[in-house]
Amino acid sequence: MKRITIKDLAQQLGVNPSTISRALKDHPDISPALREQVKKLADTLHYRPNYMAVNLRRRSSRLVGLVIPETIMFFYPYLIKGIEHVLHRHGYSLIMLLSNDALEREAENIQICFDNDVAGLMIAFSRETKNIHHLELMEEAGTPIVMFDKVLEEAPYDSVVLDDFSDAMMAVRYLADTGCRRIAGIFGNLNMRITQLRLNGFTAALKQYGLPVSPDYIFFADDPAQALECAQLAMQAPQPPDGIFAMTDEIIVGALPGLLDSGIKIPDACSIICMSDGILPYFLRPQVTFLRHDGYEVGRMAAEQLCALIRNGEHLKPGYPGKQTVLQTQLVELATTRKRTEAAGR
Amino acid sequence: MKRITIKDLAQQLGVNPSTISRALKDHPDISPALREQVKKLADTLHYRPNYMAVNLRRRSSRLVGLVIPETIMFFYPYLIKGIEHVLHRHGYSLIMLLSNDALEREAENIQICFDNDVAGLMIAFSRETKNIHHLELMEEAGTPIVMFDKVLEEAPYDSVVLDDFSDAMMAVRYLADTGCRRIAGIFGNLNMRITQLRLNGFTAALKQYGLPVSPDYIFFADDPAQALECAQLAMQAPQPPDGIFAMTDEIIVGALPGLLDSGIKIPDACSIICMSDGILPYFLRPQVTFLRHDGYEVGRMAAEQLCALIRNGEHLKPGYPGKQTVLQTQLVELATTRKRTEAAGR
DNA sequence: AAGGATTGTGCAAACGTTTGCGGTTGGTAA
DNA sequence: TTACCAACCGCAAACGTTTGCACAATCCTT
Repeated sequence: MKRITIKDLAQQLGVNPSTISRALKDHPDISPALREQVKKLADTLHYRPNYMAVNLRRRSSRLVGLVIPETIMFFYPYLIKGIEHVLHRHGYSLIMLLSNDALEREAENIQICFDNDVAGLMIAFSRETKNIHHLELMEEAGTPIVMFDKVLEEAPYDSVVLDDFSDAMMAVRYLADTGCRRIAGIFGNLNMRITQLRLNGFTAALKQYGLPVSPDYIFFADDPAQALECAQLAMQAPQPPDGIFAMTDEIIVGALPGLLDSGIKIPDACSIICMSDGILPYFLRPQVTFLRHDGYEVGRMAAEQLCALIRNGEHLKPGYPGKQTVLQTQLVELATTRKRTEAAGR
Repeated sequence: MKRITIKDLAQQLGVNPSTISRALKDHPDISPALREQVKKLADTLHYRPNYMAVNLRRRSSRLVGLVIPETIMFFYPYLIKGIEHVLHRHGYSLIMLLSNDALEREAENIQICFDNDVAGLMIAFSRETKNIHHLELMEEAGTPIVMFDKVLEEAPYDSVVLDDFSDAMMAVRYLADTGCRRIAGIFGNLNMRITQLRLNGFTAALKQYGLPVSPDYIFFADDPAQALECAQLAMQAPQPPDGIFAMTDEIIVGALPGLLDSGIKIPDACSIICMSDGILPYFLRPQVTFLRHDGYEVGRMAAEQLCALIRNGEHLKPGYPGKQTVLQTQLVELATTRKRTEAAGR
């Protein structure tokens, strides 16, 4: 069945295609009577504008490019959902490209976005990405860009990130307020930016509370298995910690069995808090309190900002610095996590 | 900076745009010499074809629509990854639409795919979807469709699904082979198709092994909390089961703590097996053996089939019945899951 | 009643590609 | 020489929309 076009409508009503076009978008030049007539016919014939033709004229589509390194970490599925939700409300659709943490693939994906005349680009950079040369074509095209999660500080784009430094501080504060005095931290690979930020927040908070900052209480683990060892090691110390901060889902997954194996009573002998990208803590036993990094919220905000840029074109001003948004983390306190010995701190 | 077009190339070389177009796609009418010249110039000027113009002519884009109910269940992130991987290899990009398990939204999304002239459609139906009326426009457009995961049996499209019936059987067989004789099953809501299929597989296997099929050993739970109760209930029976089959991630998450609370030794006193959509079992303690539903594989296969259809147009033949693909499940046996009392069955 | 402003519509070009057809070369065979 | 054929390339229309401009008809001025 032939798709019905503006020309068809024009022919049926005996008017010019341009008139149909204008009528459909409530152009004041067209008389209200004709306008109604056109719309009614368009409706009954199920007319749908041909996006390709529109895009060709407009040099811009109703698509938004999303370039991320992964889909499978807990964070991203929520992120996608948040983005899709907002975009759909604004009449945009999402084209999803995966970079697999490879710069080359990322550049390729950006090229694809360019080729599809996306109205905007959302990107979380790959591990290999150190600069924004491969974004040049987007800039030249005047396409607004927003970064999130994995961002490049120096890039002059809008960004939505989480505050790893203060989040780690918040975690320590929670433990301290619960009465913990010897707080250990298990961190990921120190090469990662988030590790450094969280570590800094961790030690800063300890200092603020006048608690000891000892290398004996700071561990690094690249995976759950190593985290398990760290936990055991920590508990074998002459003065085992009475509070533990686990930096990520991966860490807590490994550390928790390690603690259980050590026969430590949780949370009576040792409080635990971790940072999580999703729902994993809900599934752990014993349950632990955690700071939830809400991917949905990040996606929502980032998409909202992108839509704003598309609308107002602020990013086109020369020297536009990009607007940073830092998201607050939410503390989720599950039933069995708080130490019985009541808060002594503060 | 102005985007460079075929016309620009034509002007620079003093030839007609049509010649450029042909040269670029190795049309035999164009002399090899000119062909090379054109390509070199295109390269140095970074010429990129305008997709919108191409699509307008071709009435088809290099986009594939993906319509799914959710992103956050374990299954989908892997699925997306698998799809994206294959599609990228074939030169297609993914446009992602979420239906949130709502029929209306699903129809809307299909409309969007239509409007974007997608080359193909991949869909997992919403819970509300009972028929395929809203896919009519796709059919009329001759767009190939493949369903996966949540499919409609009667729809004449290609499909990729998992075999819930035999998977459940496989699970029971595993338990029986491990020496279990009183096998209980905890299932989800009986209204769901997969519940019925898995339940049928479960009982069929029990019969096959000559094991008792008793309502006392069959439980239904809508969420983890109910699963926990079921587990406790099962273990309080005069003859508690020595093997338990948990139908889903949700079930096992609830059931496992319930079993631990009952003081049952796992796996010595009771073996456990579950079906999982992802990586959750890796995070559970004690670890359980599970049948892994590999979303990546489903996505990969589905995308591969779609690409095949796009290429060969088989779906256009009147009466094309659709090609069903049933994926085998993979048994993942983690360290601590097998009952010590060695296999007696078979 | 004539002039000007206003309102409503049509014309045609343009966006960048693709493609059927026709036309121009040069060469070969009759 | 003429006729024909192959090899190369240009012309122009088409895909469906949008939009600046021209134009006709109607209205309100004075």
